[in-house]
Amino acid sequence: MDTTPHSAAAPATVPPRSAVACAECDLYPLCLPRGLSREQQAVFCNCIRQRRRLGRGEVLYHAGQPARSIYAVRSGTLKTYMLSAGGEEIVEGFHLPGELVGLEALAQEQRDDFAVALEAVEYCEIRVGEMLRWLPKIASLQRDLPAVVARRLAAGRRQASVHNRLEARRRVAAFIADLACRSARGPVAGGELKLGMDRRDIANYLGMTIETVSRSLHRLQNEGLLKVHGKRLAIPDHAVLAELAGIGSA
Amino acid sequence: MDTTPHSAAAPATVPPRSAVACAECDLYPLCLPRGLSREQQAVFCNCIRQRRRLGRGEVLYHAGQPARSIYAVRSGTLKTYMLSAGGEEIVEGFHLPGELVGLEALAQEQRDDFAVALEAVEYCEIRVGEMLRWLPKIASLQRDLPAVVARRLAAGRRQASVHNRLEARRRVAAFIADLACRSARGPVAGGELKLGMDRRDIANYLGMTIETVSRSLHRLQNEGLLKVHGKRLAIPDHAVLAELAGIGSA
DNA sequence: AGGCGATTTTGATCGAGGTCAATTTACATG
DNA sequence: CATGTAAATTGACCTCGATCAAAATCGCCT
Repeated sequence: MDTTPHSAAAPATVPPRSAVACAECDLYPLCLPRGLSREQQAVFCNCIRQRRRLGRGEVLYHAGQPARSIYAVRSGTLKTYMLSAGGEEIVEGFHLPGELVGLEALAQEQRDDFAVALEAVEYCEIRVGEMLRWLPKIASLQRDLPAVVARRLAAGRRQASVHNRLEARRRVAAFIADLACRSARGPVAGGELKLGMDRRDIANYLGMTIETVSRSLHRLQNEGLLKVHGKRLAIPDHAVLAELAGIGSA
Repeated sequence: MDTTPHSAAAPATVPPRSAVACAECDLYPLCLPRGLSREQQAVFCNCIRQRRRLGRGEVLYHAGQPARSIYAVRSGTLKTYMLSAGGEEIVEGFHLPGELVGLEALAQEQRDDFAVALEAVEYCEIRVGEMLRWLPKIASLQRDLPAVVARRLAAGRRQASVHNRLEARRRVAAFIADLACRSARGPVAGGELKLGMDRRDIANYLGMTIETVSRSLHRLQNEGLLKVHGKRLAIPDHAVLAELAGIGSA
């Protein structure tokens, strides 16, 4: 049942199995800026707090709190959301292992959103202040930091353009396909996918109601594109699902 | 009628009136990194091509083209859009004086979207390659560059969360209010606003049809929130409009 | 195992907005 | 000034998804 890639017999200094290896993390260029001497690496690590943990439902940060860090998910799932004027949750996104959360800390003094763990989460924390202090010393970081943020920006655009103007069923399909791609480092063979979030979260993310989410999943199942058992999904053919969502080959 | 701040008696070397002063530009921290000696400024300007122009309908860049520059609008309006699988325009945004376009160049080799001028446009071009070469020399730029990108990221999030889950009329109201805030450096006294884009562009931006845009504008006019004369709008009370859009005081 | 609360599913109804179509307005051109 | 074309408005109709309500299922706790 262990789906972790190449995890056997890690040296003692390297953190144990589970979670995502640093090399596969979005944060890689930040955590381990290239061209760093061994001593530099050691010092740079001062601005990283590794292997912190959250239990299900625990908050990583909340609106109003000073925004001093960027976080990298190593295992588990985070949800970030804002509150609308009416107090409704507007889910910004779900954040899987290898992904970054809280990049706004680079631009804002205070958080304007919330981040909570949907399940047990392991993460690294990078304190922005410290990192910025190191910036003048590390040329690769100077280039990678803007690039990382810009990549999120581009991804966000694509995402947003899809979310609007897609009929509910396709929107759900796109969501599942996207999630499958991002989790477990690409679509898993069997197509097994365990959702960390409940229907309400999905609805608040996609901008529709839980009923419509449920019905959409049901329809996708009837069409043979999906097997739904609560939060446990199976994706027979990932390509077909992606194509329905318009992420296919044109 | 001259609303440009502190513009009197500029030295001969400074570009003339019209357009946005550098100090009000999003790009300010990039164009004129702080703590630069006069000579450094001169050299840094090598990566900036100033005061370029586009006529109405001309393209700044298009998908597939190498992404080597970031652009700052100085006057006029740019539209950026992607093409959906079906060949439909998906408008990402409208870009007014003082705003940046094409930040994705920091992360991607190629453009995946299009940028065209909706009217005569004056802009500056920053060649990313050159800028990155200067990065190690300019500490302030090292900090400002990620911050600028992150600010856009945060703004995009807020935007997206509003765009979904708002009824058509409010969505249009939000669009107009936003545009009014951004243009002419904040809501102008009389509330006069000249739209650079046509109804189709607005529809493709907001994810609805031109008919619904038209009807929404009409309704907003009936309710006294707007005066519509083609592309010429008048906003009697900007606060009321913003409140309807949910950007009000809670 | 049993039972309770929360989540999810399913059903019935209604309305906002999409679609199709016709009309009017704006604008460029001879 | 007339005219032709594209943009914008207006109207009629219909569909998809929201809403309200009820039933079923899951997960958790003792």
